[in-house]
Amino acid sequence: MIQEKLKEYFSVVFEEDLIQEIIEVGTYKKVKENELLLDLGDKFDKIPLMLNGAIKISREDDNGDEIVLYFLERGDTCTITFGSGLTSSKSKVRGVAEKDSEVVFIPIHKLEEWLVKYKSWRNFVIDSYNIRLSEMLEAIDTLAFMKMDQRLYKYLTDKVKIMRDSTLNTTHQKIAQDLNTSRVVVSRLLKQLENEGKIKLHRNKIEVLEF
DNA sequence: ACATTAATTGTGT
DNA sequence: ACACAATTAATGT
Repeated sequence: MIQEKLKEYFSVVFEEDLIQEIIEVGTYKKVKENELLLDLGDKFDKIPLMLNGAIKISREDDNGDEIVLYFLERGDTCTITFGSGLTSSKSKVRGVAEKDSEVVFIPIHKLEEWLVKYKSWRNFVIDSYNIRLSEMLEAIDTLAFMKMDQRLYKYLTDKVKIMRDSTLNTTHQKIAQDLNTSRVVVSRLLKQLENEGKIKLHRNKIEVLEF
């Protein structure tokens, strides 16, 4: 079962031997929506490899204000954890399942081993590091240069892509938390977007019409 | 089916 | 940002 899924998603990137090893040492886990996978200050001895679903990676400041950095999707791995994993320091981010997901955890000591052993693994890690970096830059740009209305719209469209569903089940309050703003602001801006015909509002639900 | 209550959303200041 | 009004969903009777 795990084997099939691993092959389905990774056989293009990884050689057969590596997939075999992953099957041997990795632990498969089903994660429920909203489950906390990784909290601030956690240290890890495992690295997650996403089979499907989505994980929200966010950051928190001293006041407990949270802000979303990016999402992990199928085939992604959390490369931030690499840095802190190898030096065995603490996590500076939080990871929460955005929807039901399936993940394979790999023990950290295997990662170094594979780094020299498998070319495909090396490429995978480097690639994913690059992707993560550019997502971070995008997140910075969004925070620094975009107005809240643009940020909100980007948040919605991003989420639609990740969820693969044009109707989002969420509340204004939750969005406000993710964007680190107040609910009232979100409500007003959402109303504005609705008037522009870009979205349709319901209770606990938002239909995104243009994306 | 109805009333009560809680949660979510809308609006004015 | 705050307060309050309006609307909707959830629950019990």
